[in-house]
Amino acid sequence: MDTRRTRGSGPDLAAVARLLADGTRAAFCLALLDGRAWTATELARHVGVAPSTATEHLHALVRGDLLAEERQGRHRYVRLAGPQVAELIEGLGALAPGGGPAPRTLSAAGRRQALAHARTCYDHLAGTVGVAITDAMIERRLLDQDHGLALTPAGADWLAELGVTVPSGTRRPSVRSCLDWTERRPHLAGTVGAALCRHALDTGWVTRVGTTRALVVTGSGRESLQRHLGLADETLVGSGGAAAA
Amino acid sequence: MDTRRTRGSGPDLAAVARLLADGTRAAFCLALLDGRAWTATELARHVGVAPSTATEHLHALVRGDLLAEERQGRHRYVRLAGPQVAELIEGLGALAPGGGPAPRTLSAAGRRQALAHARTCYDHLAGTVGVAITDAMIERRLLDQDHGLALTPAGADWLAELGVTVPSGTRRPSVRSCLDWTERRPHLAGTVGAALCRHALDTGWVTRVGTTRALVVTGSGRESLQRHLGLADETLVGSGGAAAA
DNA sequence: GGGACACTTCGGCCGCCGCCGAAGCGTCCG
DNA sequence: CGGACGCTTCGGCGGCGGCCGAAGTGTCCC
Repeated sequence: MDTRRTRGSGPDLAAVARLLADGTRAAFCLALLDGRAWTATELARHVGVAPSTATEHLHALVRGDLLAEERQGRHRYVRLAGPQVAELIEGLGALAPGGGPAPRTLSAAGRRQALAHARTCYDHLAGTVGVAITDAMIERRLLDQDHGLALTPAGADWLAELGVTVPSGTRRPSVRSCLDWTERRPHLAGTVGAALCRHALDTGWVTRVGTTRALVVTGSGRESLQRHLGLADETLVGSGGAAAA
Repeated sequence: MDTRRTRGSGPDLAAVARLLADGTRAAFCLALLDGRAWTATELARHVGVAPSTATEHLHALVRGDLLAEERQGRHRYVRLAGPQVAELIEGLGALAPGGGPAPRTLSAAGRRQALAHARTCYDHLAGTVGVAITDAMIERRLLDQDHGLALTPAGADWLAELGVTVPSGTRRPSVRSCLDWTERRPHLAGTVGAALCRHALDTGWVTRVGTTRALVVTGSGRESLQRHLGLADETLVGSGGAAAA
């Protein structure tokens, strides 16, 4: 744990990594991957630590620019500081062990199943459904993956027809592949993935389950995804009941 | 430091992050970002710890799949386990504080200057020269950045003319933007960046400085980069002498 | 075979950091 | 205005983990 001596040149990797090196802080970040703002107590209860402990951790994460905070009355809302942070966390998750099976408790298993089916991953869609959408887009030549993922001209047209507008001129990649830690397969991220997710929520293709990151595909969503991408109903319907909040 | 209780679902972010959360291990990884294999003692001397300490750290990093090792005789060579790891480290570096100025010692300043001018960043080119190449490619419409970076058809032709072959069909993005921690600006990474870097080394456009990641542009390199990309001589010649190994 | 050298294992020391509970603000609401 | 509630600060405890040096193992080379 040596930060005293600054080791020559270069950025202080360890400082950032140390923020994520704690189970509690990592759990906070994982929860915040849903892209929304949580209050301090919500997070504390979510991971099972005392409020005082949560406060300290959140302080550290905010100081380290991983989280942004916003104070409203007696609440303190925190969210991920930006897409860069979300990508970092996903990148870490992709290399991490234990993304695989083996949940401990029954309720954890249910939660896991709901998440595995469909969820938001920061600002885009993930889980079985997210991967299925990505696969279908590739199959229909809306996306191209000769090396790396890219939007084809047909894909751009398709998005326009849906009425999905993708912000342009940003630094952020339009199409990025994000490794799914339940499916262990890549799904669509980047500005296109974000725009598509927003569209899906706005038009009611999917809705959130309680306060979690989990999503369910609505009736109209099933119909639309069937029509636009030819997705089968089986993949769109979660195999279990919705789980505890 | 709580790994006992597995916090619900999801990958164990903290396990990976903890590997990079130590100054010594982080320094190892930063050094290995040159994409080459180092021996254990080289690394130990590089960051100033006892060999026994280095051994333990390397063990942890290998066990955690961040490094790959290869044993040759009485040497143990380690290198980054893959591009994913390199990207993770770069991503961490981009968010880290202190990537900016303020070197402590004189020799560190010289080393820093050499690195700032031109260096390898895992398997592609970085530093002033790397950024200049990227900028020139964008200006000449070989790369397009309406949102995110992409190779244009003209860019593909240009590479073919140079005799640069880019491996296809990999998962890795062909073009990726990598944030430069000296320039604080993006430069070309991904399979195209790697292929171009390999070409530059193979054809002698650039050569390594001693055993560091630093590079110098050779005479023929200057001539080629001038002809193919219109780069000015000033940007290609380092402003300081080559520094200590 | 013997000596140099790269690496490893082990034991012991020390400091950091995460945890909690108690107590202290500030905000909201009746 | 008082009580509930969200958040914060502080002190104290405990354990993890990084550091080193000394001693051991394997490899190379003379």
